[in-house]
Amino acid sequence: MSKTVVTRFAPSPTGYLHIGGARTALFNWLFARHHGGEFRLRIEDTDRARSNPEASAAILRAMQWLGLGHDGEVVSQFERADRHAEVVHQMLATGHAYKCFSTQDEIAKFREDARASGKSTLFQSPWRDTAAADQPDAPFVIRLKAPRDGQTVIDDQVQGKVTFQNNQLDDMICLRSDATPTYMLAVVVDDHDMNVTHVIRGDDHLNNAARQTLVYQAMGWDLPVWAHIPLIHGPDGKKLSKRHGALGVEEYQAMGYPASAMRNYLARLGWSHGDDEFFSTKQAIEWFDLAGIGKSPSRFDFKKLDNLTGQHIAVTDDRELLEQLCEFLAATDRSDLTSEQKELMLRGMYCLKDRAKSFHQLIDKAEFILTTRPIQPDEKSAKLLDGVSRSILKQLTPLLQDVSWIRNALEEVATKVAEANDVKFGKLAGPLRAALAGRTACPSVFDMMLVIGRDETIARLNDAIGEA
RNA sequence: GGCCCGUUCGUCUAUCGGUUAGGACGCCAGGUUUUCAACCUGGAAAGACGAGUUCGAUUCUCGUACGGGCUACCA
Repeated sequence: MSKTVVTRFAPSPTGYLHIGGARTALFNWLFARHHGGEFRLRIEDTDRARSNPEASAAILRAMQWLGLGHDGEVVSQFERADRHAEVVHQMLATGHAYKCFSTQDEIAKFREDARASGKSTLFQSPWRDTAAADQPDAPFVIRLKAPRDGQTVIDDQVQGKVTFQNNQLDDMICLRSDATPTYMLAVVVDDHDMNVTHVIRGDDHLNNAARQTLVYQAMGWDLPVWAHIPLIHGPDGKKLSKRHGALGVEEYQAMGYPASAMRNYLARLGWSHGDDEFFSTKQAIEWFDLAGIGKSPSRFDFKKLDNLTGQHIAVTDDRELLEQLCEFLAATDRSDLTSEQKELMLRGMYCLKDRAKSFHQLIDKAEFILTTRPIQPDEKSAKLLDGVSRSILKQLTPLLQDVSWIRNALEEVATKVAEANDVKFGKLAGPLRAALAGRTACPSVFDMMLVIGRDETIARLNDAIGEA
């Protein structure tokens, strides 16, 4: 009988959730869901100076938008400080840790000298083997008493077996001189206590995994399965950092990308399932595995996200899409649609959704629905409404009164009018578009007529004809 | 500096010793067209470099170059 799979996402609340963190969260979520396990969320807020509650809230909001629901309570690492200290004292008692009285200044000076003379900057505390009786009455930190020889092997699901010589690993600090636990120690205790079975995180933690392994061993705890995924780089190949083009997840939401497309794109960034590019979240859950994760870092590409977004919008159910659109409007502080507008949007969704690569574009295409008479044509459209075309529209308008309001019939009438004036239909479509939408980017003229209905169509045409 | 990781078309990637190195986005050309799109057809485009192992290397090993990460009483 195998244990239930438990994964976790453990962001530090020092800023918004950026795209790399979002992908890490997604992978953990996907893996847990695939195995019917649990996906836990832990806020790593042990650094009080840099943590702030707004950041936690923003991360939670971003996760919710992405649809990455977590199981159980959100764990605050800071609140578990007592348990962390308890573990450290246990290690102290069993001889796996010791008190170190070296001051930060001493250590800094040591490193400075070591670097200057080209020697290893690895600090080896002189207090490692000092008997309790010989210890001074001074501030101290508690360090892990790590083995000095032998090696530590990380059996990583993505990176393979990675070997570290133990003499390259320092005696990491577990408890600071103010008696607060360090992150390095806290992760291990928390992951163990939360029964985390699989640690999927950025490969910037690969080195840490070795040192953390030493803590697991000191405590006699089972090791989790490691999977260190490569980082996402910026368009220029450099590390994606907050001051370097890394956008918060909420900004992608504001740019009008639907969460389903984000999940698809992010999953595809660094993970693959054969040649599959466009897939649903359900399929991603079905397919996700650690073996499909690549070893090299990848770059973020908006063009591909746009393309995927277009496909997701096109296949989303009309009602669901309208709901997402309204959420988008709310998230970007725009006024909600009226119920009449929603009604019309629903009616017109079929001709709007297969040509939009963001919610912004969707709204743009829907301008003919959202606007009200009299239509103010933009410059390009206004030019199309010259005397000649107005006279053609004048002939068309009365005919619309009695024609049956279906596409074929409308096309027939329009074609007839065009022929009577000895012009191609294209010549008529421009002015018609100008009268109905006031702009060039919009759906087919017949689709627009069908969506807004006979009365509104005729009214808009009369407006256009009447204008001087 | 030390330790660790990586390197297939511009980008995301497939390939798990034998392929004309495949797909997707983007790009270019043509077609369709009722604007913007969408759509259809075609095209250009890649194994960083050098050795070794092998009948045969993109694939395995080593070296070099380049890129990245870690090297805190940060996470």
